[in-house]
Amino acid sequence: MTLRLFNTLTGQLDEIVPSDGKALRMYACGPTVYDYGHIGNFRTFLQVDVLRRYLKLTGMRMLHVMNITDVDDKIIRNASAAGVPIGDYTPRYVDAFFEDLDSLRVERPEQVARATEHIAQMVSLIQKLAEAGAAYKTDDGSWYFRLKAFPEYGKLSKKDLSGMEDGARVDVDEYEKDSARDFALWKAAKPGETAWDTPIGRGRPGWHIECSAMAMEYLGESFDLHAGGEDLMFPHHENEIAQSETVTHKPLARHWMHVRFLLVDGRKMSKSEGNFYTLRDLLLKGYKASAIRLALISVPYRHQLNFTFDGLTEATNAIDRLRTFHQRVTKGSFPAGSNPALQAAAGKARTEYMAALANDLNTAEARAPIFDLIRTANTAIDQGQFLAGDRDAILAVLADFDAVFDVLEDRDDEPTRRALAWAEQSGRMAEVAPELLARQSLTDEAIDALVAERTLAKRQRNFARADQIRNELAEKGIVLEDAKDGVRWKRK
RNA sequence: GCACCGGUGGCGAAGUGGCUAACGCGCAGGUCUGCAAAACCUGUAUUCGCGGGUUCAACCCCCGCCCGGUGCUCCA
Repeated sequence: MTLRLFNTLTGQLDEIVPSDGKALRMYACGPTVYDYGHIGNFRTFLQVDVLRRYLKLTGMRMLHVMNITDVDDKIIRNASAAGVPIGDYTPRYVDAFFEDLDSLRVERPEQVARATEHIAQMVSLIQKLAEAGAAYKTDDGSWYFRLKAFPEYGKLSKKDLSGMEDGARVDVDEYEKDSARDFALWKAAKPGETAWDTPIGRGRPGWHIECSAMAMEYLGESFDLHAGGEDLMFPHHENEIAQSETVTHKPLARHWMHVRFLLVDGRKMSKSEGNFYTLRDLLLKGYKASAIRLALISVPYRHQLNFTFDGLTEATNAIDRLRTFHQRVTKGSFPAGSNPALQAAAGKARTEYMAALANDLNTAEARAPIFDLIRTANTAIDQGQFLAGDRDAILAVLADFDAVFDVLEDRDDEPTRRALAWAEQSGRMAEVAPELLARQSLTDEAIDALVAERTLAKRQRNFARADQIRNELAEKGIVLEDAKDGVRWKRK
């Protein structure tokens, strides 16, 4: 089913199809690596992940490029505060970023592009802009984009800047921009700052130019889809369009997708508000990576998501239900045959699921038929009407669900252990929730041993001892389930 | 100030001009169980911020108001 996705440029739902008939060429703005990523960053990356996973599920191939901004003012500021060159400062955060993406099971783009490795392409683009009369150099050696050279400026964010002329501009000061709204393409080197010697002078790139240069390098002058957080719409994406289209006279991207910001406890997340969380903060509080993933993708990307700890608990419990059912179907043994009612229910669930996602990636709506199917199938199992031939039909629907949501398999231990190791190594153990330490204090083997002891005690009808073991485990966040075919346990 | 988005049950959150207002979580009762857990069943909004209007019919369309959020500057 063809995805209909809201296009910021046209203001309507447009179909997503590869213009070359082969792979969807997509550019998504990546991180600026000056610190650890926060959950707001990851909501955007997760929603882009939902997009690409859904498209792949429909059989589309992807050519997805993501930039890494590894030179900018904040990086220079932080690196200089740390007393190291930026080349020594950023790798740690690049690594951390990819580690966090792994924790959240965000797929890697086909191509990752670092700003510092594409200086030549940026310089070349600035030269072309200069030839076109759209770029000019100021006396300090910086280059600016002349906004007047691009009359369509504002078409993405629907801003009409025509009324915002600078008024009486006194004679052009050679040290200043022609117009207040002109933006930097290239910043002249200041003493001690990282800089490149190039044909247009010694300096470093402005922020916007990297995306134009790298997008065109890997995707061509015009490509299918450009995505990013809503804040990037203006001025970043608007500037990208201006820089690129002034040179190519072609639309940079046909389709623009913007992910809305999240709120935390109903307010904008900010360090000064005290509601600022990195992924690592949450893992150290004991929340599972899968729950964070589900919480951040369950509200459709165009809606404001209010992030709360209650919401994470909700997601944790929802995942529990999904996984319990998945295990039940996978491991259970059922009578031969197949149940037409269940087959039909599976088919209906899959159709509704795919249709919901095709409708502007409505993840909230897409969950509903999956949970409906779970209830139907659970009822059938309880009544002995779930037959062996139904297993594959149900599992196939779950597989499609998981192709996008990716929370069914319990892979939560690794991110948590990684976060703990990081906390230890960076002296943050004080931030670790005691419950988490308790939960991680027992190895799988130790738990299995206790469970075996309890099973024996139960067989001997020594329920006091059996309950004692169960309570001990419960205190450490281990929950037991006595099923017909044995005991299951899980870390809460 | 200008612009945009949203206000649906205890919480989160879909949704449509007319069918019982999805789904998840939570809570209460029941079935099952040594007791639990899991699972299932039943109940949890006669009602969709407030006031008008259009319509045979509005939560969904229009107008006004109130509240919350966001953008207009670096920001995912």
